[in-house]
Amino acid sequence: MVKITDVARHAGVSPSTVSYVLSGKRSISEETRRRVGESIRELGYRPHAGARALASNRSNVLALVIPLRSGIHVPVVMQFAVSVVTTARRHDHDVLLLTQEEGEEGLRRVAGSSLVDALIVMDVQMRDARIPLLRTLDRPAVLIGFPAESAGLTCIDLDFKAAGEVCVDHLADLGHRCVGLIGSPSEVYERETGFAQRTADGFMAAARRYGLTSTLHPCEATPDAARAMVATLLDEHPDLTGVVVHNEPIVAPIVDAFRRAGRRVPDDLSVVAICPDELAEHAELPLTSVAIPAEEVGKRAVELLMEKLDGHEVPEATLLPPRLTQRASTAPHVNKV
Amino acid sequence: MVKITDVARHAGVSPSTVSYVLSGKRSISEETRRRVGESIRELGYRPHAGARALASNRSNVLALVIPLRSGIHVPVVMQFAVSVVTTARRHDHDVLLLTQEEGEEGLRRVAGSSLVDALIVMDVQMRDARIPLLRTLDRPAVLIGFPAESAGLTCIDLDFKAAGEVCVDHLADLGHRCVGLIGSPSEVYERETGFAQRTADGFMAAARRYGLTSTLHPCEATPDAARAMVATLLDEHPDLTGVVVHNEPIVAPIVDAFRRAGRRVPDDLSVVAICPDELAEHAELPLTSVAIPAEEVGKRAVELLMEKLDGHEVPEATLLPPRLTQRASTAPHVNKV
DNA sequence: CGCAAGAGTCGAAGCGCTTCGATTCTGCTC
DNA sequence: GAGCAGAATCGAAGCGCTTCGACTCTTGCG
Repeated sequence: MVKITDVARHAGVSPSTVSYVLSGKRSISEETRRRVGESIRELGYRPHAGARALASNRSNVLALVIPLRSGIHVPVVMQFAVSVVTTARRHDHDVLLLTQEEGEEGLRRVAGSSLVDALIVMDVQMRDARIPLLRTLDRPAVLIGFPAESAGLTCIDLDFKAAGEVCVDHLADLGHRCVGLIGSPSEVYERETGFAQRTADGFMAAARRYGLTSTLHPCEATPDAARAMVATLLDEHPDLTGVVVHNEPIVAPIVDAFRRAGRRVPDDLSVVAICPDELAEHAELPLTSVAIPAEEVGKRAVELLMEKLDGHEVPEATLLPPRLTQRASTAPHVNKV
Repeated sequence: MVKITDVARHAGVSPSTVSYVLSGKRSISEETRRRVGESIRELGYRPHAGARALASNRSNVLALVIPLRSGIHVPVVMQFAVSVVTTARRHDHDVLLLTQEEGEEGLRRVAGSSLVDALIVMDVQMRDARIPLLRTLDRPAVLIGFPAESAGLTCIDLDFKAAGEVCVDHLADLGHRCVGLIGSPSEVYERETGFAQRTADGFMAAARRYGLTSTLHPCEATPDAARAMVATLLDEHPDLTGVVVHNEPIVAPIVDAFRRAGRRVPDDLSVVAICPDELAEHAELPLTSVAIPAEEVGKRAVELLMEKLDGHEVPEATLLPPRLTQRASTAPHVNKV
């Protein structure tokens, strides 16, 4: 193994000079920088990560905790993880993957052993057992999602409340007067995962503001449940003409079920989805949708963490504004004769 | 920060004794072990990962390289990654996440800097640029998938050739005489990702053995492409009664398209999918399928790596036998009058 | 012309752990 | 009772790096 002393000897300087060339923490003459750089390349030198971590008290590794549970959409998690890794690399950091399953002890372990410098925690719940722990850790963290008590923590997410509102804005603009939200499985609400509740809040508030008739239904993420939900909905609200779907896996089945029930989309019924853009774009009928900006969230989360690691202050809450893209699943409401 | 000397002082022993208690590499009296254990708990001691890595030349971290490209099914990758993390933890290791994108330089970096002890590389292609590199690294690796030249490497995967055969066995047993394989997008074949080709080989070989009429079609992973494919297939092979689908995202669209084309499944046409079990189980019509054992592959990959890290010999090739589960999408072929 | 400030470099200490003898003590064997 | 094996423990070296203080030269300035 090539070590820093080998490089130093080869370049005719001291080890500390090599270190300073690498870190840029002290000024080095152009000439020395060049010679050292050449030696590094020639010898194929790579600093030993452990030694570096020990001496500098920085591992240059971030922990990413991903959720495993039902009711969350896997491709979104993946997209997010990839974005985190990519952005972290751009800041010269690597990413250690932890699963939700490891729980609090996992966080304690990687932080306590100085394996990681900072943490990103996904799928935060309203009363998340990890929150008090994170407050005690000496390492910065960024949460994806907002717990009930977020003061003192750094959180980021799509502004789901605004997303719910934007959907209603759009439907109301188109003249719809009776709208429904088909949401996540009820277990997601029960464990109080904030985002589902917040979407619903925004949806209801906006509907009230416009004076619309509105209805709210959790739904399991299976085609069968989707079909049943559509039947119930049409039965209970015969004059329903606008639907918001916030449940990725069943977006397509829902649309399909409405059609089979004799509702043309968008002629008789408008549908807005809250889901990743690709899903909306590649559906059989391209869907008007509010995007889940997984990539943006991942990138911003890492950037926030880097700021904190640099000792800078960052905003406690970052809410990304929703972006609604109109496609072929929504149309103006025309009163039947 | 609590360090080993603190624990040693607290327990009234030397630091080396604490170390040996932790590693078990030398015998320690019951009494000492107990006292040290208590001090560790009381002080909340966690060994510093970097210091440990430096002194022991082991980081207890594995690298996992995940693919990003089109044509691979995200949930399978995720399932696999989770299985790797879970199994690694069981062996007291953590997992560093790398993306394909980082390429060879990424592997070189994490191995060269001793950030990781070993590597798991997913989505290996027939002539993969990373193979020669892996051979030169001083760290053990396990590949998911088989490159063209696998001698000297440790590879593991589902036995896709056998999977292709098993599907044909099943259809032939049911009396089908004309069968088709709907495969991955042609780009997957073009970049010579082994698994697609091997499934096709197994399929064709078995069909030949049974004397069946057979046909082979790559297909893009979009519903539109699926529909078009079905039309082509029925046009070119009017007497087709058995289909194998090896392309996760369009399993459902394919079945749907056959139905719309007037073929009842399984009455007129039997369909076997090669896909994760959940996908097959939760389809509208539960599908007869050969499972992609992502979890098993992940677990085995880590176990192989652990063996190698312990200096043990392991088999170069591990081919997991396919498991076909009959569900509702296949039925005996009945000759029409 | 003298001195302060800054650029450029070096040496040595130290980060927290593991590991390799060395040492002591017990219990056997011949 | 000498000699030896093994159990239990300690001390010290060293893993490869960063960083701090000290040192030497230049420069610029009053």
